[in-house]
Amino acid sequence: MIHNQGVELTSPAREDLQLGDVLHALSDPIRLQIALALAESDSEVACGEFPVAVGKSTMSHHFKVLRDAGVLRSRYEGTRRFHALRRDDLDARFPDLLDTVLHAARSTAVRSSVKPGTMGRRGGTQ
Amino acid sequence: MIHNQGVELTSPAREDLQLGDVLHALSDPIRLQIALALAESDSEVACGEFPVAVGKSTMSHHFKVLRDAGVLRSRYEGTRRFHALRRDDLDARFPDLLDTVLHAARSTAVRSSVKPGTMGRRGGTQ
DNA sequence: GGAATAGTTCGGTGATCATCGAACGTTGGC
DNA sequence: GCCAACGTTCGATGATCACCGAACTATTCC
Repeated sequence: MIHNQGVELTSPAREDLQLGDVLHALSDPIRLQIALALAESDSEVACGEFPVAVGKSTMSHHFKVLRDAGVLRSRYEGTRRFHALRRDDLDARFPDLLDTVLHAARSTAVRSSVKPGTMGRRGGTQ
Repeated sequence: MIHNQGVELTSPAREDLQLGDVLHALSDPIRLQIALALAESDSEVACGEFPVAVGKSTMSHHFKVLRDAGVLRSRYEGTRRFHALRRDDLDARFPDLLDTVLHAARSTAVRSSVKPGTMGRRGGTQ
């Protein structure tokens, strides 16, 4: 009966955000789409609300990578987990970076045809 | 006695540049420094002119990654190889991305203490 | 209390990555 | 022609990565 309610998962402090980590986190098509969705919704989104063709554990992994890089912040609410972009911190440390990347992602078709089971890394089918 | 003189190495066409590939290419500290040095010099730079603590073959690999991602263009000149940022193409396809990333790289200390022999991936020692 | 729900953690797999040293290919100078 | 200089390619190594399914944890609902 431990209460995690409202607990914020640990993320690097604003001044510890590493450019390389952020770029790496956003270089994966699935994670880029997550960041995109988070930016679109302009509010918190739960894990399961991403219609992505990968397993739960893989999604959990991607959220962890994004959280560890400082791209997003996660929060428990009941049995669900809500995620939100760390806009403020990212903008403070890397001005315009997030907007620029998201804009580039929006304007260029992100062909990510990720086939489950047979890897879906950078490049993929095309 | 094949003449490579002036031959441009193949790189993806402007419209084929992939955001994920570019972000991945720039997420490595060494490659980020290369891009930075290229931007600083504002002209072409030869391979051997980067005071980086990795072997020749590793440098060759990093240049290949950057070239394959479309970040830079390489050219033979005698026994040397000159590299230049593909500013025009990058700016056309991903407006402001390069400048934003480079600015972020400049303003945040890039602790990359790459120890030769014992890998120097993202994160590294600190 | 018990079942259903939402995610995490764990163990494992195959692919990719950064790195090295050695061998190789081009080019320029002697 | 020969050799030094510059960089690529090759083969190998150990780390990291994306992915899965199964087991586990916490919470809500009945």
